[in-house]
Amino acid sequence: MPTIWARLGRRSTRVSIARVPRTKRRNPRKIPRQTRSKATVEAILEAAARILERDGYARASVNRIAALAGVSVGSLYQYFPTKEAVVAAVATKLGQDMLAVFGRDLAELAFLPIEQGIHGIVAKSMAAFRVRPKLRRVLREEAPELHPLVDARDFDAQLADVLVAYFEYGPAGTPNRPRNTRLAVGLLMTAVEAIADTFAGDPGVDQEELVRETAALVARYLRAAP
Amino acid sequence: MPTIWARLGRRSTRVSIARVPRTKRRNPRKIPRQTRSKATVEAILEAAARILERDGYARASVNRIAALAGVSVGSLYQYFPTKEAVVAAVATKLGQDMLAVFGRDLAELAFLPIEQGIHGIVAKSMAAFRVRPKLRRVLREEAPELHPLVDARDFDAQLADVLVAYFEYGPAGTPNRPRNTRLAVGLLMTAVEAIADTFAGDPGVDQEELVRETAALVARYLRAAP
Amino acid sequence: MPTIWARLGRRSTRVSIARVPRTKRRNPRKIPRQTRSKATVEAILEAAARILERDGYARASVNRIAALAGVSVGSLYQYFPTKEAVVAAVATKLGQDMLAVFGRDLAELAFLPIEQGIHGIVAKSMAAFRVRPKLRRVLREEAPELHPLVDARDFDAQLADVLVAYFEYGPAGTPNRPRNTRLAVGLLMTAVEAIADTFAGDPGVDQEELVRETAALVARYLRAAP
Amino acid sequence: MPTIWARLGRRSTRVSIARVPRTKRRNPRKIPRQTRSKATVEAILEAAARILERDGYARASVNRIAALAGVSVGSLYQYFPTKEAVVAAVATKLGQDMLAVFGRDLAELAFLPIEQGIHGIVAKSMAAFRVRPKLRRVLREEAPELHPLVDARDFDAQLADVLVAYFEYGPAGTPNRPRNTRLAVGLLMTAVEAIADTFAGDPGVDQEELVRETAALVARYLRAAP
DNA sequence: AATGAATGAGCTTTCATTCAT
DNA sequence: TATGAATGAAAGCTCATTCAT
Repeated sequence: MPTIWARLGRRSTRVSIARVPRTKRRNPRKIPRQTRSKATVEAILEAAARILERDGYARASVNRIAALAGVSVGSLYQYFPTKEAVVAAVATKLGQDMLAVFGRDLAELAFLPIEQGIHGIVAKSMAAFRVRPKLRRVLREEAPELHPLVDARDFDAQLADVLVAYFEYGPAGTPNRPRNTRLAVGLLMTAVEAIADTFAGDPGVDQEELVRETAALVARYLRAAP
Repeated sequence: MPTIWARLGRRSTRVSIARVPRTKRRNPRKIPRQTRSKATVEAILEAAARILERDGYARASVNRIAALAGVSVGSLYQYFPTKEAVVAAVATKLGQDMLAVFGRDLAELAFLPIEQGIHGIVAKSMAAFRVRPKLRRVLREEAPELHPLVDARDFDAQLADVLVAYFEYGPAGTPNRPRNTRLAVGLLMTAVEAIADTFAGDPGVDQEELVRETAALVARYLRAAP
Repeated sequence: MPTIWARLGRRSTRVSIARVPRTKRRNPRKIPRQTRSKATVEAILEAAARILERDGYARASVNRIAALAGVSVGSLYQYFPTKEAVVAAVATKLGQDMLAVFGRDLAELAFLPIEQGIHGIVAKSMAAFRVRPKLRRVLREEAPELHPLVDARDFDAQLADVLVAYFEYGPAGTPNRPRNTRLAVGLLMTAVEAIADTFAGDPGVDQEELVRETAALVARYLRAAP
Repeated sequence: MPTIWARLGRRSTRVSIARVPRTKRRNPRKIPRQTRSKATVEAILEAAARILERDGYARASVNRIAALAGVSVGSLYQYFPTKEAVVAAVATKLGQDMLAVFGRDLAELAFLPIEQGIHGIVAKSMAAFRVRPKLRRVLREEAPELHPLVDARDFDAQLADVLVAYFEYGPAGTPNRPRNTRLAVGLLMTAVEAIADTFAGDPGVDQEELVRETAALVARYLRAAP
């Protein structure tokens, strides 16, 4: 499942294992503690994000990133050991930003009837996918192995939990539990992510209707689950 | 809908219309007639495909492609004016291969009841997406503009027609027509492509069950459409 | 004196000595005797001339020349051992063409009064320099050592003879002989060539006036020579 | 009048006006402030000049220039965006050097009688043309479009003004004004440049006599002008 | 700590020349 | 003889990375 959303979820289902760098170091050389350092790092990440959006991975040069960030290459290399590390950090930050959007008030959904809960989750997904979509596309393409991403609890697991809870302890009228929960959740997440990726933010599409129909796709599948 | 699947569809419709190149030539410099030439071209395409799969677009160098193909760079450039053109040819070939798989006995589905028809289309999609999935992923990301393909009628539209026919003239028990047909078809195609892209060929997934559940996703959405 | 005109003249003052090629052969591999061969060679030379005019020396490729001539590279290399040899042959031909224009009815000038003789020579020079000026410029730049040029009698010598004859045996009113004949002739030839090169064929310049004034430049210099 | 001399003239007039680059950048990427940078740039320019002299434009490769300068290609490209830009800088520097020679004590000539003034200008021209003649020849041929130089008033025009002043307000014995001043000045400048180009510095030619005769050519043409 | 000049391997592309057919 | 596919050195240019200042 090579999409960002899926990765956001999947990856950390188990404990986040420290990655042994294969060829190149991928972790920041130093963790910036001082304020100035922090500002520098943030400037670099923002510059890198913009250049990635504008030029794509291949044409995003470290020198240009440094220049746009207003620092020298040397400084950049004091915080990031390689270009790859910069991109990885950008990806991590994007993941966090998306999660922040997705997770805001997520808990409230847990107490809604299933239909509304589904609608809420789909709506939040769409919202998360409206965060820097160009950047996400570039990262997905070019840097597929760069995703240590999130340390947060696995999204798959979270969502699965929610669904399982619905299936098992939900009120009357809760849909039937799918036979193969894992597959069902996988299908739905993949589908919703792809739909969000393709249509979220598309000005030619009524966004309310998009959410409604996508939620319908999910709900109907679950309701009939046998 | 800029997905591979959709593109595949468009492609299939009719005669390829001659395109005037915009900036760079994207068509083979010379059409190889002789046996030796043909073999060279095929070797180049296969080598390019493998290197793209292995290294991704940005890291796939023309010299390495030529070397793996067992020819000199010069030869490569006798058949393809740019690196882009090589990749475009690889993409075209992949599209043809996928279409060949997808289109085999497709017509037979037209006379089946809708449920079985949906099942058949989903099954064929999965089969098509099992053709060089890594290559497809690389091409989708890096080379979305490499698909000048066709101006002919859309696969979307074609499929929509089929569905509409089903909705309106189908036998009793035919699902209701969705309100916004275009959006519905878009959602379904996107979802199915993503699911196929993610799970087709995954040894950890029961492929029969995958097809069954995906078809269910589609069918249930349509059945309850109104 | 690196200009074409001067070279046309100078070079062959003494017997035309067979040049020993330094690094590369520069003489045709075979002298074409048969009609078809002759036609092929001519086609190649004309194609080369056009491509040189259009693209300059550096961008004039042997393959393009052969293509425009309607022959294969292989054939081209049967008549010319190197690209340089082709260009040399083009230069030779251009020299001959210019000489043909220059030399037409040249003898008639010998019996005119000096003023009219000078005018005639200047006029003929201008005419010669209107032959493929773009080609001449390209050749002068790029191929300065390529000029075996003409086998004809030295133009310097010819002109010097004429002038000397005027000075020594001319009618009354003939200008005085310059002290340093060799330098004087050199100055005049250089000046006239440069003027012709710069202004001949320039639509912004009245060509009759150009000839008149240039002839005046020459005549006045000679008249006051002592 | 696209000769070097004329261009030199235009150049000299005034302040260099900032140009918007058309297709390719032709100005140094960064103005070197530090000593090391300056030395690098100078080394590159000198190396480029020598290689241009030795090999001509087409055969002068950027890598060879860098190697001879003792720097890496990368360094070269830090100061010059293209090969063209390097050559343009070489040309500019040559122009400055020639102007420095030409302009030294030029003003003093203004108060001399015309004959001596002409002699002085011719002498200075010859001197200027003795600066790197081979380099100049290469640049004239290959790089005529490398001279965006200045839009300021023309050297032609300046010289014409001087001559006109002489003709109209000069002392008794001043030569007559030519009918077509512009053409006359054009002829003379072209002639003098070509003569200087051909004979200046030639060890087989008495340089004093050369200047004397060239000045005579000019003076006699002007004196008899009407 | 910060700078940015310097490096050089590597990229895409061209083209004179050869030689099997 | 004629062909044109194949060759591969060499070109202009980029960019991740280092290190003297």
